[in-house]
Amino acid sequence: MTDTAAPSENRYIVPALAQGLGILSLFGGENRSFTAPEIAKALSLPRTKVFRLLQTLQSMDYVRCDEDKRHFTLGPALLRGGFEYLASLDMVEVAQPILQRLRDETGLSSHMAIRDKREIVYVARFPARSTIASSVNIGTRFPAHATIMGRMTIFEMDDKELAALFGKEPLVRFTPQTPVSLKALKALLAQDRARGYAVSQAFFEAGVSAIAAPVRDGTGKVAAAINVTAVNAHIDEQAMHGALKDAVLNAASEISRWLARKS
Amino acid sequence: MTDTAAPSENRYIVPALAQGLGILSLFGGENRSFTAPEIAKALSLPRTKVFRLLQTLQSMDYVRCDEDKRHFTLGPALLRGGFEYLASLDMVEVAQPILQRLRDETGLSSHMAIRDKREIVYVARFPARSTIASSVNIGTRFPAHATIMGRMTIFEMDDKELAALFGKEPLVRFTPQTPVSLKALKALLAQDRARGYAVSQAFFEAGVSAIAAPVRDGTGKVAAAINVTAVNAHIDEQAMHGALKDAVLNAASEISRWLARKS
DNA sequence: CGTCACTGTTCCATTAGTGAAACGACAGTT
DNA sequence: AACTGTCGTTTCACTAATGGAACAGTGACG
Repeated sequence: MTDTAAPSENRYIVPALAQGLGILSLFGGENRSFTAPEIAKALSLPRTKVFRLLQTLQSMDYVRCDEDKRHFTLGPALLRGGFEYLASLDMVEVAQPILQRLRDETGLSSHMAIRDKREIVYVARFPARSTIASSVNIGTRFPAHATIMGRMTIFEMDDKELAALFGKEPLVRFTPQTPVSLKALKALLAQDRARGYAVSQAFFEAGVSAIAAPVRDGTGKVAAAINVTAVNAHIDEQAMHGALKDAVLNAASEISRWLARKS
Repeated sequence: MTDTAAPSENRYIVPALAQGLGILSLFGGENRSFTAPEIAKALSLPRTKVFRLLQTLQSMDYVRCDEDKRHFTLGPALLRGGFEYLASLDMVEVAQPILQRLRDETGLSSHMAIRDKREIVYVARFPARSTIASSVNIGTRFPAHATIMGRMTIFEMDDKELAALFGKEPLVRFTPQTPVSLKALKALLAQDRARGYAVSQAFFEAGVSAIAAPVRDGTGKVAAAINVTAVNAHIDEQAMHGALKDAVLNAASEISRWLARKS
């Protein structure tokens, strides 16, 4: 599911570090615990090295092992990095009140996400008051090509960058509308670029509509995306491209302006 | 502030991995960005190795570098680990509704924390509705010796374990009531053990009262702690050792029972 | 405008981390 | 019980990661 740790074709890579981090990124989703041999097979590393890497990770509390001494799970040291990173993101702090206002104005759930390789990660959210709270928690990851927020984070990339990101592995289909070829994705991105925002037509999840807009940092580069989401039944096409679109775009550019002021 | 990456006296440690993770744990609090030489000095590593470690971390998006190519900040890959870890904690899922009920019953903010070395980390919380929301966010870290939740997570340790944890570095004082010697801490722990819960007398933050109780996993080992907090003015000594104590203890044992059922 | 200190990057001999083989321990199978 | 497979752990020869020295590029300072 998640991207396997790609060692990447860099000249100055420290294998031990890359492999150790590779172990950590094995965990995720349903995979909550591994044995040493399982890890060795998954990463095709020698048994003995996995043993030493695990010893190192364990001694620093990045992983823990059960009483049976065989199964390893993630450890609390990971929270150090993860939350320090969230706290370091100025944009989350800046966006918080604006997202809240967007939620209150539209009555819909508002979210903010950043891109990590081929995925987007939710970093802030305000669930709609009325309906059932959106099940999207902070930290949730979705494929970038299949979500409009994802497309917002890549819609100013040139062909070379896009090829580097999506050229290797095929684009996974989630709904009939999901773009599965680089050409189809580029067509959508061109449309997004022209509009400056995007409206979801169930590219990722059927029955869920959304409007997303890009957030730019001080240099003008797209740094994140925000959106509002609703179930299809509760929203009409007119409003999406009208007042709702304006609300999202305004919120996005307001966040961008605050970010520019910071740098 | 945060514990520097302790290589620990293990026989099978992979330095490159430990040092790379050491770089990541340099970040935190006010330290949002570092240059390569700064890192080299902080960890007393050769310039050339820091360079390669950073290249590796960067290629995997654990760190990013600014446009000036000099300053490094944390990267989005860290969210992978951090949130996968939170999601892997069954106890958070189990505790959520019980903490919410505890908050509603008592009218106070309820929290849950786990221990990471000498610190506790907040992993769940329900802020009080009435008063100003508690400023303690998920991921927040406090010293274990100076908080009653911290003491709950260590109050069944024997002398050897305590010495290993707290013997090296001195205990920092936060208020006049904070235990600053191992002896003083042990006295408090003995008291905690006798009672089975703890009441804060401003050990960490002046003006804030709290009641904490331990949560045990399937094996009976203390795995976490929960508490409720309030400002002193809003609470009287009687209630703290009476009904309030019972509510917290009941919630804690309820969570423990659910955890036992899982294993 | 040269000097100096400091940076990011590269090279290369040397050492330190590595992987295959091997050990004892355990569990399942015949 | 002996056999087979797999596990965690240890050892050791040898390969690969390492750290010092050296390079070029930057900005500071007199």
